[in-house]
This record gives sequence, structure tokens and C-alpha cells, in this order.
Amino acid sequence: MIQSLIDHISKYVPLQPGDAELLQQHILLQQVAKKKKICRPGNALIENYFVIEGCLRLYNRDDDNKERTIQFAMENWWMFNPGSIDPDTNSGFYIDAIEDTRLLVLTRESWDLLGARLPALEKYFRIIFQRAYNASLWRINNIFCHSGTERYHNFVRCYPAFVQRIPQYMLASFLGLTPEFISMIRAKKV
Amino acid sequence: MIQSLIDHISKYVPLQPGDAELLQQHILLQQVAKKKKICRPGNALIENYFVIEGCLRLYNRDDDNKERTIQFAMENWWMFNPGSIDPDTNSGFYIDAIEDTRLLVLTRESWDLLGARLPALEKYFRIIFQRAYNASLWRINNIFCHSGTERYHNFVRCYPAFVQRIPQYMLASFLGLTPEFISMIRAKKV
DNA sequence: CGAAAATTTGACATGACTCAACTGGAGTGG
DNA sequence: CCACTCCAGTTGAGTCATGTCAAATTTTCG
Repeated sequence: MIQSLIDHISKYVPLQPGDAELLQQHILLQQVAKKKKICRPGNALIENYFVIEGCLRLYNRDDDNKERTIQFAMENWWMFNPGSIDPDTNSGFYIDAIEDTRLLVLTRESWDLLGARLPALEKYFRIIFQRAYNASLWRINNIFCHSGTERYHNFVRCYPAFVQRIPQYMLASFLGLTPEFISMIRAKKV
Repeated sequence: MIQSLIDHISKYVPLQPGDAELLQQHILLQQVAKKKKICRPGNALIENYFVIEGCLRLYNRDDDNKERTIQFAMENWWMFNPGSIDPDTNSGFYIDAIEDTRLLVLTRESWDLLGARLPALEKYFRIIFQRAYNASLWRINNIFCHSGTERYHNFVRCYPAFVQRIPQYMLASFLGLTPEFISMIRAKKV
């Protein structure tokens, strides 16, 4: 239901009557099965996703071809694909579904169109990106100020519900650790 | 000169005649001497800074009271203060000048006022924050995919000019390393 | 010129990784 | 519905990248 998104937007900016319909016309509901990828590096098309139900993850692969999870998105979170650093290379990220997921798709074209017709939406996304940026600065701070063991315990304390839903090995790479090491932490040997 | 900012904005969104004057009325030019702090944790007032000339850094202190540099801003970069996670605590960041710096100050009030009168500005900041957020995701990716030695060499390769301007110990904490270790890398012992 | 700050050097310590083997559970096909 | 496979998680031994601490040296700046 697009209503979750309308509610989310309304928390940050006022919407006019008719805006909801406009949004509805340009945003697609999509169903993604667990483990299915919805985009991969080099994808020319940049889309953004709003999770209605389920869970997405953003990741890529290091030199050793191991997956590195960069971000999760659960219900009522946006997942933005940062795309490539260098448009010429095939650099970029994968996004896949950790669970069966229902999401809203905002394509680049719809984005441009909606932004032009609905100035409040620019403000909404300005706020969303500002918060996301702030959060990522805090996250970087957290990475450098705390040991792996501390980061794991903090995560468990702050997001106990997530820990249930996310496989250990994904959480490990999200925290910059190995699955083996998390295993050790949980066994209280650290 | 506010002209640098006007030029920067114009790269992303079209400005109307008169907009420049409006901006000028609500944005302050400020001079900050090297090593002077312009804000610190718990500062109620949130301002944002556009660097005309010089260099700013955003940092805070870890449990051991050591400085951890989170971000730099050079000419034509915005420095945004992420503020506190929890408004009740005194958590938050310091910003100071690495060099004598001339900057433009955009206060919270001016921001609100300008955003309302100048919709193009919301779009401009949406784009700026989006890019900043994307960059920070790449940075997190970089932290986890590469060793400290690699991160140092990459930084030197990508931003040789910055390395001249930034003291080693600040670069060290920006890269999540100790000054001693960078010293060792430079001595080619690693 | 002198004091304080930044950088370097080296000895030593350790958090987290690697690799390999083992265990358990979930999905799948016959 | 069982047996098999495969993937996730665990355990342990050994290793290494990077940190810590302390002292020496160089640079900065009043």
C-alpha cells in the first residue's frame, strides 16, 4: 500500500489534497522474493526503494569476492542506491531482499517529474537525505571509536529486533567483522 | 565573497534574478583563525558552513579523549554539523579550522526562511545531501574493504593536495589509524 | 632562541582474521 | 516423509596487521 509512504512523507512535510493521487500514479508496488536481487553493479537504471514490508540489503563484493553489507532497510525505510563512483566503470552495489519483501519503486524519471510538480517532495527528500547523511557520519564515528566487540554489543542493544531477522554473516559484514568472530563474541569468549 | 556560493548553487539548480540578493541578506561571511573552534558538542545552535577559503574539520573525542576526525571541508565544500543523536545528551561534534578560513554561515533560521522563499534551494540541498550520503556509503565500503595501508595510499593518490594541507595526525584519525602507523607506512616499512 | 607540538622509531602486545574441520538445521527431490 | 545436500554457524590453532607506550627527533611558532 502506498499509504505507508504517504504517512511517512506527511511526518515531514504537509501534503495537499491530490498529491497522494499524483504519487500513486508514478510509484510502483513491487514484490520481491527472498534472496532475489533487484539491482547489481553497472545497472544504468537508478531506482530507489521504499520498503512496505520485509527487508532489503545493499552490498557489494571486495577484492576477494566476499560480500560486504553496507546498509539494511526495513519497513518504512528508504533504500537508495548510491550508484557508481565512476560512471565509466562497472563499480556499484547490489541490492537484494533478505526476506520476501513488498516495496515501492521510485524511478529516476518519476523522481524528476514528481520533484517538479510537488516542491514539498524536494524538501521531504532533502530531510531524508540529511538525516541519512548525519546517521552515516555517526556510523563512521562509531566504527573508529569502538572495537568490533563493542560494535556488536551496541548493535544488539539498539536493534534487538533486527538481529532476529538478519543472518549472522550479513550482520558480521555490516559491522566490519567476520562471522567467526561474531560467533566467538556470542559464545562470550570475548 | 558570496559569489562562490552562488556559483556553486548555479551548478545544480537555476537561480532567478534577485535570488542572489536574498541569499546575501541571510548569509554571513565569517573569518576563523587557524585552530579556532566554531562549534562543540551540545551546542544548541546548529549552523552550516560553506568554505570560501581555508579548511575545516569535524571531529569528536572517543572514550579515551582522543580526537577522531570524521570529515574535512575545503574550498567550495559544505560542512554540515550532524548534531547530537540524542538531543538530551551532550553528544555531538566539534568543528574547527585547520587553516585561517573564510566561510559563509547559514543559520537554522535563515535556512528555514530561505527554503520557504526559494524552492530551488531545497532541491539544491537535496542534491548536496544525496551526494554527501552516497559518498559516505562509499567511504564505509572503503573502510571495510581495504586495509589501513591501502586506505592511506588511496587517499594520497586521490587527494595529493589535501595531504599537504592536513596534519598527519588528523589524517590518521580520519582514516582510522594511529599517527605512528602512518609514520611507519611512509617510511615504507609497510 | 626556546618551548610546545608533531612526527618518527622501535619493542612489545593484542584484537581480529584465516583456515580448516565440525555441527546442526533447512530445503529439496525421490 | 525420509535421506541427502548445502548453507549457516561454531570451534580452535596459528598468524598478522595495527595498536600501545615510551623515548628520540624534528618542526612550528611565539
